[in-house]
Amino acid sequence: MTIRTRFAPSPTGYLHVGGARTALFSWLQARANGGVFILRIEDTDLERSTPESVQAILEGMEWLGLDYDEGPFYQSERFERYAEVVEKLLAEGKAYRCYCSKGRIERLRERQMAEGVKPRYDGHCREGSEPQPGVKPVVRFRNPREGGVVFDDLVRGRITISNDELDDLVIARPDGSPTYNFTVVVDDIDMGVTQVIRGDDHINNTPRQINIYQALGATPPEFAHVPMILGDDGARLSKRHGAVSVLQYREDGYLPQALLNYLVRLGWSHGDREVFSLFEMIELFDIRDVNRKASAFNTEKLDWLNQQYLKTLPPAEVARQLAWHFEQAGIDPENGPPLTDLVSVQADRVKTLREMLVQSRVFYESLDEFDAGAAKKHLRPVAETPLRAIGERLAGLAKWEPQRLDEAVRITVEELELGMGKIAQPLRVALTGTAVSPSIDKTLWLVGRERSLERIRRALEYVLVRAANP
RNA sequence: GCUCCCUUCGUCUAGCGGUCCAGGACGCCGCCCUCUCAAGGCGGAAACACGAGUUCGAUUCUCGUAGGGAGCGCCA
Repeated sequence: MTIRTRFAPSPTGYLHVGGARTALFSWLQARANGGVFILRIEDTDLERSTPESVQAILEGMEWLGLDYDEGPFYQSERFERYAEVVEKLLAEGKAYRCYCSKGRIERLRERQMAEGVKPRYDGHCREGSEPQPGVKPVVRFRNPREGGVVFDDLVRGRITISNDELDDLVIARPDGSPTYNFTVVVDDIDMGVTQVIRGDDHINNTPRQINIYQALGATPPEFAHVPMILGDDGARLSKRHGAVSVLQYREDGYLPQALLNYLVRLGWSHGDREVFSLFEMIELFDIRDVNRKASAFNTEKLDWLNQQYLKTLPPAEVARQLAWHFEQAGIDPENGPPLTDLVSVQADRVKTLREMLVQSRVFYESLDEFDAGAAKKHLRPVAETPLRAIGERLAGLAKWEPQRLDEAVRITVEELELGMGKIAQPLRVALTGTAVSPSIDKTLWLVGRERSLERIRRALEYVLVRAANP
């Protein structure tokens, strides 16, 4: 039988990393088995669902490369279908109308809490009740009173719960709109879902859903409840943890490959391996190998992985993603070295594309002033001779390429009988305005011939002015 | 309160009764390399929550305890 999995977010916010990992696991499980991956938007809550959230989810999925074979389906477009199934259950006596007021339910709940028992509907209308004038009824599912539900969770193992822990849940509101536990079941049946992979906050919903499957004469799918993701501090993920939206990670300069790799290793592993290409994940992933424990998100490890990908992905691929950041920042890549050259130099010096951008502006924009500390330390009168010498030598170079540039610097060092630092540092400040940059030959290369010569001239002027005004 | 679930280094994890005075990765510390910052190389500190069983033998199996999480909606 073909494996069919789905990701079913509710559009009440952005796609956060927890949801993204659940989506990834579902996607992998489908891809690993030649199955089908479905996207379904659970927007039955008209109040809280927004088109912006739908958009954010679709965009997040796209950025990560989690493509779906069917959908997106919208529950808001399936109300007729749900109403039809509600009628069927009503006709078969598997559901009933309940005229209890919200007030009565609340009082019942308070009393039960006070008595120390689990609050649940007492079945007041279960055996038939008079329609109350002016009260529009809800529809409740007639949950079995006897026995229990047992299911073998693909990650948790066997889970057992007694039916008397469950009550008759509402499946349709007074206005006829359906509720979550009911719509998921109808949809998963209609869409032929064979494996439900979702967050473990749904474990407790599963038994009641299984009862609905049975009432509907359907065989329940397999379930896999994956643990949640915690923030860096071990607390539940929330806004205060900074980046939680997947798209925020794009903003911050992470590669989708790195985020995916990081996410797959949260709760899943394959021996001692840390780095997995998408292809390898598909080869090796099995939902059954996922851990049961919630895991904390660790940005430092993500940073490390991101750099691994910056270093090993083809520079053209990294450059393509870097271009997006240039565009966001309003910097024209045409004003400096080709992005692939930039990437080849900067990849092992930064953790993120954003950092790469920040540290590379000087190759694309004008240099307005020197960092005060760096200038004070390196653009002193003693720097005049080396700057003048290297400037002259560079001006005479036939080819502006790293090896020639490196030679030029070394020869100058030898001729002046100075340490490398005595010439590289002033030159670095001259070229970039700061004391930190790639190796001096690569820095010269990226800054380019005209810009380099011009900046050396300006640094010399600065040194002379400073010498004259100590 | 009730029900369900979870528990190996700071973090992510390996381990599926002896191979474990517990392995890898991130981070941290030290050394090396070095024109700055990185990257890289080498080395180091760092964990089986606790208590009973079962067993010749438990990190691995069972049961408790403690701690943590989730659910108990006319939210999803």
